[in-house]
Amino acid sequence: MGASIKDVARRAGVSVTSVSRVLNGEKYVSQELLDKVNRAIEELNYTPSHIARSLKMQKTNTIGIIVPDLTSQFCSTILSSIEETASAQGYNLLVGNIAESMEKELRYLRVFQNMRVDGIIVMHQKFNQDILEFFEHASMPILFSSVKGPSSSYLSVLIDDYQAAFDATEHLISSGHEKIAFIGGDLADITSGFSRYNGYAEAMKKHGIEPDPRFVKFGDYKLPSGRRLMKEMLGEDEWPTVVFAASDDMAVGALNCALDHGLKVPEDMSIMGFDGSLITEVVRPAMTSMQQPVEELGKKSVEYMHHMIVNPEFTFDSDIILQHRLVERESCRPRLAHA
Amino acid sequence: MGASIKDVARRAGVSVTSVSRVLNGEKYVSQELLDKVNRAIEELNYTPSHIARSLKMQKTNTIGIIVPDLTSQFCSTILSSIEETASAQGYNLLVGNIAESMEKELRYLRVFQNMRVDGIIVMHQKFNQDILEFFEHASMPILFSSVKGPSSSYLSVLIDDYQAAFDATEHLISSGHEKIAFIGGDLADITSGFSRYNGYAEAMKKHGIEPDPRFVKFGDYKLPSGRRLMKEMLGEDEWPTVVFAASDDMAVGALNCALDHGLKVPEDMSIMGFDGSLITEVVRPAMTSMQQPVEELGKKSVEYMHHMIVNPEFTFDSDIILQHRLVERESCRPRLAHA
DNA sequence: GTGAAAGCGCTAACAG
DNA sequence: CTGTTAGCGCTTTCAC
Repeated sequence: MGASIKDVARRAGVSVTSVSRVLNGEKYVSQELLDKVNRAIEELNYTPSHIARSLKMQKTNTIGIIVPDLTSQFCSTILSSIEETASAQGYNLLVGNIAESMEKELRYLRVFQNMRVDGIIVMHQKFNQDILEFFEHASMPILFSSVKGPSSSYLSVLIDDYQAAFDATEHLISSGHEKIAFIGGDLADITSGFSRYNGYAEAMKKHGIEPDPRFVKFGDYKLPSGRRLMKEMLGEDEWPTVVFAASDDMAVGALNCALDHGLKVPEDMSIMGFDGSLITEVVRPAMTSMQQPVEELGKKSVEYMHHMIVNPEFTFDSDIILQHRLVERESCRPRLAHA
Repeated sequence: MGASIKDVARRAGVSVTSVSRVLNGEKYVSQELLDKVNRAIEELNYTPSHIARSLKMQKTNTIGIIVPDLTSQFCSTILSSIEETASAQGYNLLVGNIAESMEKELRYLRVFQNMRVDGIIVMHQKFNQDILEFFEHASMPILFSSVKGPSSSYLSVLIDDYQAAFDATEHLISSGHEKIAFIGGDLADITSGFSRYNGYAEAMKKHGIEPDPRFVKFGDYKLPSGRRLMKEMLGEDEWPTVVFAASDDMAVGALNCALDHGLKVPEDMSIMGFDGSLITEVVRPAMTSMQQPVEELGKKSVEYMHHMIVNPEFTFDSDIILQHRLVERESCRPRLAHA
């Protein structure tokens, strides 16, 4: 349909080589040739085919990205940040939203492979055998962003989730709380499920506090599960003084539930979230949260990915750990020692 | 680097044609040949090159999509819905987040053109001359989703924004409000700026109510602008009884501001949003909003896009208008006639 | 400075 | 049923 480099060459009365040369801004071309070619390009409304070029160069300038759930604010924010640096580095983004389905994840991985993307960024953390095998055999670099990869042979860019949850819990303890509830994710998720729970549990242990099993529950990171789990807790005859959730969405769900039950937050109960997504600033009371450096997460992910693409020999001996930061807002309040 | 179809052919001791045939699941292949080829594929860990195939077929099975702002919940939800149907139809998504920059939009459009995507879905509504020219000369179908395209030669899938805003305003009026404030978007945006404002204005006019200029303001659809504009209003010596915002984010910003000023919503003032994104269910009080059928918007957009791709002759004589729906929650309350 | 020609990995006549 | 071959649109030696 559209004009090809051949058409341009013919029209300009030069060889395709020359056209290619001006297309790629090479030096040794005469002004005259340059003008002729540019005129022909203009007249034919020609645009070079990235496809043909990719085939020849064995390079697509495209990064595939596996997103667990586009509707999650945390994911879309990080995606936005990834897009920003990727675009600045000249990469295009092929996105696969897998809606928590490993089948779909595998399908997208295969598509990315077929598409010969230059690299794959994975934001998902639950793998099955097929997926692991794919990673194993993949012919392009794979990097895990905001989650831990399945082994140390893959580079991960993320925070120390264990430490972050530990710090958060310890903060709560040091401000006088003891009855600290925990709403976690799936323990099969190393990063946001297991590590965060573990951080909570170890901090409790360190301070000699036995977590009350009635107040340790697990959801799916999404808002409704926070609401549901909070409701269960409020059904008990005793309540925690603070609820620490492993995602902001669950924390907000818990908050909504508490509010709808007529509780005052933080007067009657404190709530703390995890991730630091936008929603924490939007709800009232604004949500205290253990914040991930989303911008940096996206930026570093793409930078390292680029590095791995350009330099296939690149080896690393540790993950890239970014700093977490507790952002205190209104949903948490110290518990008075004598209360 | 990886094996090519030639390698497979050699290994299996057959011709490349035969390999191509089993790859594409054609009928007339003997069981024996099929087995040989499959074994070779397995052994070489071969995956077909989508690139080469695209070049040959002049079809990429890829749709490019221009997103105004990934961090907006409305956008990412619609993107998610688009992804879902696209993936079901066998299309992959190349996403360009343009962060409200027309320059970046143009860059992405050109990239999409070079990449020879099969079609482009645009969710942005502000165009300059270069962009319009691009649309004009583009060699692939272009469809506008949730916004109105620049002319009737492009297909748009969207709600009737004018009517929706009109209905919303009339609903407010019929429940006793007269001092109805309006927080709009940029009037240069036909769809969500101008049309919604116009719907508001016409409904007021129809009922003989003169909008108070102090209570008609324009922001950028984002939360902070709603907050800021609400603050300005609260600085006046008289207040509206209800604020109607042209986006949920601005409505929530207004809500936050009102709450932070000690107002009770909806007792002291009602607030209504537009879009019906998730956030409306999350804030307290939950936000009444004029809802767009997001799922359907995404689904229909891809379906029509597919149709246009498959059938280049496809013509249409009108846009695809989907139904809006007012979802009443707690942030709005009728105004008593005698108050 | 410029051009001819080979080839990236695949599909599709066409021939057998 | 199976194989030969000519491109798809580009880059890149290697000559001139």
